[in-house]
Amino acid sequence: MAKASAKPKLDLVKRDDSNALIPEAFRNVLGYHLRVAQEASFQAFSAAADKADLKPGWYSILTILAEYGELTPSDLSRVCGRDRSTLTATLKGLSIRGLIERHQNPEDQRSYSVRLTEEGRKMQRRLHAIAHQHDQRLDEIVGADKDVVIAVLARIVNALGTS
Amino acid sequence: MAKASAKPKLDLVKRDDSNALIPEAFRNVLGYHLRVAQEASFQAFSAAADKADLKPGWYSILTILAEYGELTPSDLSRVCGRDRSTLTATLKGLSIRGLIERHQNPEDQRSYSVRLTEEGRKMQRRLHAIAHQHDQRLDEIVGADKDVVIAVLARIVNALGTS
DNA sequence: GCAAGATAGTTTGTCATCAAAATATTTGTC
DNA sequence: GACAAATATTTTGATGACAAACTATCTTGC
Repeated sequence: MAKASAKPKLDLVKRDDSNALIPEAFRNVLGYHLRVAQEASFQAFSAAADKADLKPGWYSILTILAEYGELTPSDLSRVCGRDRSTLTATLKGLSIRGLIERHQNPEDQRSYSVRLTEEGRKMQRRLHAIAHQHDQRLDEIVGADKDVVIAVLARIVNALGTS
Repeated sequence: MAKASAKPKLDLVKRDDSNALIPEAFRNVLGYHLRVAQEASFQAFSAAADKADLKPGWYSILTILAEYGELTPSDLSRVCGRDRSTLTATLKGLSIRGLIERHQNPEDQRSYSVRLTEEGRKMQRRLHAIAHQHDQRLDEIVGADKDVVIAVLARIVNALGTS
């Protein structure tokens, strides 16, 4: 039978019409757009990494280690802005796959530091190539507004206390 | 690259110095700032909701229902931009707590729709008050750039294909 | 009218995130 | 020197996200 009669059924408009689907209540809400944009961006990066059989979640850690050389999990957590407990599993994975080495701190039995292995450095470069491509795509989309947007985002982070 | 001495130890600068801790490699990367800002924003909202003993995850669903009246889980998923499977648990929780009602579709045994109960409407208003406060805080931080930023974020979502 | 395929919803498995509790070790106080 | 407090890491448990596989039902093609 015809379903047309009974149900309103929400004639959901396709996506090509910009913000066709955004609920009225959210249209002017920064937090909403922030969330949606960040998820779209992450998904795009994730898809690109997956296609190359790489773990998107490794990128930031490997890159920070490439820049800082050697860090404890705690310092790494502060630099990348994640809770320490979040890193445990990832570091274990990276270690198992030989991408990082752990070095016990001889002066403190509780603590160790991690650094990239040669393999890890290679992996970082491969992920960086993908990330760079992704960010160029974002740059194209954002165009001249990039600096303003970055400044605003940084302001948000600072004002809300990094948390 | 002399890491020779005992304590490299990263003298991590405190947060009050804007972007003191941002790794060089990310400083000009939009995706990074997007992620960090979104997480800070979500954390702030989450904390405010928690303080009032409310679930932050309920807000978007309740608000969409308040606006659209009655939706199937699939339509709800399209409107809020989450995968259908993501909604299952939340809808169950909302239903158990009496905030939404499920109505079987008499024309399609597979399908049902959900709508707010009076309790749900009250909860939506309570959460909305918190969300509104949060967004005003964001507005203050962002100031005159708000429209530009929202336009840019929407552009990102559209260009990256929502997904 | 029936088999094949599409669609609605749920389940399961993976991952990332946080916070709070648990462990182990170091530091500081008396 | 012993005991309390702080610190480094891991564990556990809750959320929320996705994708892929699964069940049930509806629609289509022939």
